[in-house]
Amino acid sequence: MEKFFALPQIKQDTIINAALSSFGTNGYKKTSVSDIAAAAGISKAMVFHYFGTKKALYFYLVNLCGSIIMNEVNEKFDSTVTDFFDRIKQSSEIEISAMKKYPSISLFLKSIYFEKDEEVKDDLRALFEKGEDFRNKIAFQGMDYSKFKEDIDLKLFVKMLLWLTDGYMNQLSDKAEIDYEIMFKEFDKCLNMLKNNFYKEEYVNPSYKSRS
Amino acid sequence: MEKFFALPQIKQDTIINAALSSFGTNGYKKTSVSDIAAAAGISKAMVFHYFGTKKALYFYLVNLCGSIIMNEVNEKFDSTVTDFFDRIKQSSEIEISAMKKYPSISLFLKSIYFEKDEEVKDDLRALFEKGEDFRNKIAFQGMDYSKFKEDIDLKLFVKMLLWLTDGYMNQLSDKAEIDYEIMFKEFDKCLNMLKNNFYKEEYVNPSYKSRS
DNA sequence: CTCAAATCAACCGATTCGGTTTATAAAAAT
DNA sequence: ATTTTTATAAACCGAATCGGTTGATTTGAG
Repeated sequence: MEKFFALPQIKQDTIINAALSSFGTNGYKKTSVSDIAAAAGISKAMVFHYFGTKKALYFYLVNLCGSIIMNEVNEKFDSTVTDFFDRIKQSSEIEISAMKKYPSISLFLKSIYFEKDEEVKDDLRALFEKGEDFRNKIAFQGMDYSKFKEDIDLKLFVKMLLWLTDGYMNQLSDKAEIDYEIMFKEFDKCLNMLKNNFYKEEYVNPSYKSRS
Repeated sequence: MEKFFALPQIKQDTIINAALSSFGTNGYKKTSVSDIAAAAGISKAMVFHYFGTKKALYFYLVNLCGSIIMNEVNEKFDSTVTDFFDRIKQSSEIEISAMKKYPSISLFLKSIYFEKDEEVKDDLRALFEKGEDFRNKIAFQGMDYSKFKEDIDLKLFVKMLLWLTDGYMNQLSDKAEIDYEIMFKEFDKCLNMLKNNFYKEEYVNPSYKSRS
């Protein structure tokens, strides 16, 4: 794989994006090396020249995405933030900045989570276990729920936010060309709207009440 | 296709579900007739025996789903309902009852909307145009937005609900075995929670304020 | 028992698969 | 200037799979 790393970064990224998107949409088995080569604008032979086998490419991507997310979390995640919505914003920011580099990273990560092909399933499971407690760090624990209005069903609210973020991230994945800043601002406004209507009045941003 | 219709309904449904799920997850080109046959527990030859060609099967499914949704809408849609949340509940009910019959129908409909294969793309586009004004009937028009609190950004709220329902429907599609009633009740509770916090106080269900 | 319909395993030629070899042309090294 | 190396893609490999067919077997009704 030294051959691949010797490429200029921009070409590496082109190939990585092509592969992430192909594997992400069609899974391991149904993605052919020709698909990836075509999407990257190179010949199939080059893919083998760079990565040796389809499987090697696949797991290179898996590990790459793993470390990208890990770095992003280490850099942006702040466990001292206990506000529910701020924590969600953090997670969203983490995902957005990962997608700025590799737009299909979410699609790909979701796909490996559901991957069922025998040739890669077991190795994937092994990697998942390794990252399990890592994920728990950014989950909804140690969080301050006391700011919510008394009558809110918190379990239901969390479930709703899971649906919401999933739908939001889905829309990010679908679009070919996205202005991430605009999308993120919209999501941010959405979280603020929820906060302003589900938090006790003493916790909502005072400037909100005088909004248009 | 008389051969297919001569089958007992339960076997027809098994095959339809297998095909909807296969096409829905892998698209037209990447879905092989063997995939569908295996998922349906029959031999590949039978699929050809019943449908003649892969393409014929595909468009049988497209039209079937179209008429299922159309029937469901004609039966359940009530344009006199102007309450925003009640209208959403209606749409959700329509989709749920379609999924009760064919669990992968949402997945499939979504997939044909993004289908890009040359062999089927054009015929699909032609069908989409036909159903365009039909879809507008259940869209968010002629609806009563006056019950919302004055300070709510309605455009943003609608966008949020789009994300929410997308995420919700996604979860429905993922699961293998689902209790639709439970899922729907949860979504319904979620909508009520939103209503109670985004509608002016005089419009929220009085019983809500004394909830646990 | 008969006969036709239902069903599937085996098969067809064509295509595509993962992967290799070869041809070519530019770049680097001599 | 000439050799050598490197980057690249086209052409190719055997194996697998594709959409689709066929022949043989099973099944079920008369």
